[in-house]
Amino acid sequence: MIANKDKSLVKWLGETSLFVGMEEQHLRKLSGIAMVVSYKRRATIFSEGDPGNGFYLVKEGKVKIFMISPDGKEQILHIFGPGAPFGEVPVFAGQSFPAHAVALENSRLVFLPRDDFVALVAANPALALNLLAALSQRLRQFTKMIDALSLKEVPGRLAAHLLYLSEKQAAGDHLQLELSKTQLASLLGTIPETLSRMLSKLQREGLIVIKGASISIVDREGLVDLAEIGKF
Amino acid sequence: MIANKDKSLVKWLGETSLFVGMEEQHLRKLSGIAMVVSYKRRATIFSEGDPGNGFYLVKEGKVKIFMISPDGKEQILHIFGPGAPFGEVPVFAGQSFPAHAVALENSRLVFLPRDDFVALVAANPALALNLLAALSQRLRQFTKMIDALSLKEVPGRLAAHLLYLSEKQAAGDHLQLELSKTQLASLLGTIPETLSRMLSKLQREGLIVIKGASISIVDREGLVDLAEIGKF
DNA sequence: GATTATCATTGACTTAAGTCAACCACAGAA
DNA sequence: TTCTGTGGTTGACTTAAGTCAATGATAATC
Repeated sequence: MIANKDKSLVKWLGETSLFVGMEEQHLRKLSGIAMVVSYKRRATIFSEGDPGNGFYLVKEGKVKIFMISPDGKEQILHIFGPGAPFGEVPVFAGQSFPAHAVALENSRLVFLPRDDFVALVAANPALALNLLAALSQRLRQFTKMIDALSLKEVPGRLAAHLLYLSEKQAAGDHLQLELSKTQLASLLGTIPETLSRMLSKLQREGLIVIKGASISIVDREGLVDLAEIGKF
Repeated sequence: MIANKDKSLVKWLGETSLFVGMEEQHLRKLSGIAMVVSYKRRATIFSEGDPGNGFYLVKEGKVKIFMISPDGKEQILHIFGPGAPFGEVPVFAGQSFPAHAVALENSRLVFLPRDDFVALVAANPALALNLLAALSQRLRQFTKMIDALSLKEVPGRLAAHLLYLSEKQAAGDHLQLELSKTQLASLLGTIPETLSRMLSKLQREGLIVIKGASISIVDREGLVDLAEIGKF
């Protein structure tokens, strides 16, 4: 870990959704307690049960947050890219990290140590409200995930994910899967074999056309129905 | 809705985990914006998609937060009793409620309107930190729920729930299911038939003894194993 | 006290999705 | 180049858990 107090970090932090609109003076203080750390692809950032002495922001790269069962099946909770904060739960709720974090690509992260950060939050209502908004947003996302896992079948979850990617990428009816299919299966709460079969099925049913990691939506309405109803 | 500014409400709010330790002056302000509202058993408090103009605290009674699929299957997210806050997500993240809330018993709730409350949070760092802790705790709980739904089978989830009740009720190896079995099935992400079969199975395997809603733990170690491994 | 509902249990059956295994395509290393 | 590892696909099979239906047991209402 290398402390980094240069001006560019202050600027970058101020553009982050968590810290947007904060006063220069507070941003400099924040920058003063921040450490920039690097992780190679596949490196573990923290594991479930580790004590949480601070949290992270993705500066460059991509990070996955996941749980794993005793027999090795993985469930991805989040994929975080530049600007996203993660690992905040133990900062505010105490106790240890509830899940694992590894770098999916070579990544640079900003680490914010707990105690200094909490003091900053206490002194800065706008920051507190931004954090409350971020955690609430996360809760909303988890609610959707529980809904999907419990009440929708794999094709429904897949359809919802394709629509989500389509909206995010805003490239009409064309979209790119942003993860390997193995990782996507883990994000959707299934296994690669099942994902492969369901992608084929959506294509066979005339909803999409698949070219590797590129997908074209052919019948958007059909996908929306599938995502809402949750099954064929 | 009836505004209620009496002293007892101030006192009650001050004993709530969210507002514990707040200055009298702020508690009185809080009390000033609070409304006490009553809901009969089975009454809807809000529905998914409703705009969230504030949030609630359970004063008396019991509330369930749940989602429902188009064909009527229900997934319970939380059961909240006295002192617990709920419905905060739209207050901080904007948008509408992500799930439904109904009263499980005749209940009295404290409603806190959004705008006044946000102003109070902004002026009160200790309150902000309490809220951050509450939301983080909620995230931790959702993480466990996703883990259970995705990586554990029904017997494992049931075992974990029985151990949770046993710890909460602190009555040795004896515990009471606090919900009807239909509701418990919905909380565990399954259906009553399956829950019934799995309870029988745990009894047949010598892990528990069932007498209606009373359960005695016979083989605690076996239950712990089952809860951790997630399946037989 | 009789009559509806609601809840719980059990059996027979179906089905979504997981397991296991084989195979292919491709990329990076030796 | 050839090897080795990783990721993806497909087929045959198994299985956990859901569906449907019948029956009992309470509990709530008239």
